[in-house]
Amino acid sequence: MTKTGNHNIAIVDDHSLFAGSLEKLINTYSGFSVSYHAKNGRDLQTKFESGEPHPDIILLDINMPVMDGYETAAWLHENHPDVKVLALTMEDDETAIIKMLRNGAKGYLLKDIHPDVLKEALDELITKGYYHSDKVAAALLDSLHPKSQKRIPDFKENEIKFMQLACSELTYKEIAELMNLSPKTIDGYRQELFNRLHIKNRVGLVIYALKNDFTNI
Amino acid sequence: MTKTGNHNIAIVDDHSLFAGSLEKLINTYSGFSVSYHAKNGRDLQTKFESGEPHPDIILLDINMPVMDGYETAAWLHENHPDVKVLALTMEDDETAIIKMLRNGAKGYLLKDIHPDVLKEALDELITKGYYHSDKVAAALLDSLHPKSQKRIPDFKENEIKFMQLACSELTYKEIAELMNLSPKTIDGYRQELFNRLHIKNRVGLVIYALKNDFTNI
DNA sequence: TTAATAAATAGGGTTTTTCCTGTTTTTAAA
DNA sequence: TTTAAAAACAGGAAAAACCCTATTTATTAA
Repeated sequence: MTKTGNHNIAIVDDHSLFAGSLEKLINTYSGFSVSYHAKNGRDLQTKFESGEPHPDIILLDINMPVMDGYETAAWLHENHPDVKVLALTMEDDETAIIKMLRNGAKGYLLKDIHPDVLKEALDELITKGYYHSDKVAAALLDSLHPKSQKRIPDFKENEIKFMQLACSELTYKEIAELMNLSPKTIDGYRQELFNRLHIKNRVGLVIYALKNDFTNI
Repeated sequence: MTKTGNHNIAIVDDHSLFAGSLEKLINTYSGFSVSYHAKNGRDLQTKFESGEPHPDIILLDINMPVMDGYETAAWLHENHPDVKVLALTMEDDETAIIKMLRNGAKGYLLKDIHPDVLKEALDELITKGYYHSDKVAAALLDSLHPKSQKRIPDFKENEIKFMQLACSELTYKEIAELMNLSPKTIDGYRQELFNRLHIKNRVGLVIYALKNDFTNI
C-alpha cells in the first residue's frame, strides 16, 4: 500500500500522557512513525545535538515550560529549515496561529480535532509541504489583507493613548476628560478600534493592547 | 462475552485527538480495551441509555462543556456505582482532587503523567478498586487536617473560573451559559469579587487576574 | 482659495454592565 | 433533625458600554 519511505515524527509536548498516546495513534497511520518525544524546546535541542537522525516532522505544542513553541519553532526554522513543524495546541487564537506561522510552522492544529484530521494534516504536510485548515487560512487572509504586511496596524497618537487609558478602571467619560476630548470623540476612537481590530468589547481591547505591548500591567 | 481479564474502558473527554490517541495507547495494554468515547457527561448518559454494555472503567476529564467531570462523576456514583471512575485531567488542584473523590472517583491522574503510570493506575483500579497516587494521598491528608480549611485559597473554584472567563470577550450572559449557571449567579460572583478586590469594573478584574496569574494572554 | 480628507463631535437607540436588596436552595455543622 | 451559613438566584433600576449614522471643524494638497 504505502509507497516511499516512512516519515519520522517527533512530539514536543510537556504532557507525557498525551504525547505517549499520540504516539500510539500515529503509529497506526501507515507511512508515519514516532521516533521520540521531547518535553520542551530545550529538550528537543538536546535530541538534535545528540547525533541521532532528525525527524521529518515535529508536532509542536505552544504552551510549555522552559522553551515554548514560539521559540522552538523559530529555532528550528533558523537551524533546521528542512524539518517540518506542525503546531498542535489547545489555543484557538488567531494571533497564536499567525505567530507560529511567522516562526516557520507549516501548519496549525487544535488538540480537539478528530484523529482523522491529524492524519489528513500529516499527509498534506508530506505531499504539499504545508497544511492549512480553514481557520488558518482565514487567519492568514486576515493578517495579509490590511494593505501592507504590517503586523500591527499603525495607530494615531490619540488612539494609542486611548487604548492605554482603556486598560484601566477609568470610564470612557473619565478618559475623555483626561484627554480633553468629547466623550463622543472617545466613542469614535473606540468604535474605529473595535472595527479595525475585530474585537467585540473593551476587554478585547485590553487583551490586544497587552499582547502588542501598548501597555503593561 | 469478554475474554477473562479484559476490562472495557470508556473515555469521556471533549478533546477528540487526546481521546483517540489515548485509546490507541490503552489498547496496547493487555487486559484493557477502549469501547467508546463520549464528549461530555451528557453524551455519556446517552451511551448508557442506549443499551450497550457499560464499561468497567471510565476515564473522566473534568473540564468539559455541557456536563463537566464533577457532575458526571456524581451521576455515575449515584446511578452506576459499579462503574469505576478515574479522573484524568490537566488540573493539578487540590480542591479539584477532593471534589472528584467526594463525587465517587476511584482515582485521580494528571494528563502529564508517563503512560506507564496510567497502566499502573488501571491495574490497581482492577486489583484494589482504587488508585491513589502520592499527590492524592497528600491532598486527602491535607483535607482531613482542620488547619487546611483555614488555608483554603481566597477564591472559590467558580470564582476563579468566572474570573478567567471574564478575561475574554464573552458577555456575562455567555459566561453564565458556559458555566451552567444563572446570569444572576454570575452577577453575584462579579459583585463579590469587585467588593473583595476593591475594583470598579470588569477591566479591573481582568488586570487583577493577569497580575495574579489566574490567566494569561 | 477651494475641494478633499481627516478629526472631532452629536443624536439617539440598544445592550451590557453595574449596583442594591431580598428570596430560595443547598450544604454543612451542631 | 434542626439550624446556621453559604451558594444560587431574582427584580428592578441606573450607569456605562456599545452601535449606527450624520454633521461640524480642522488640515492640507492642488
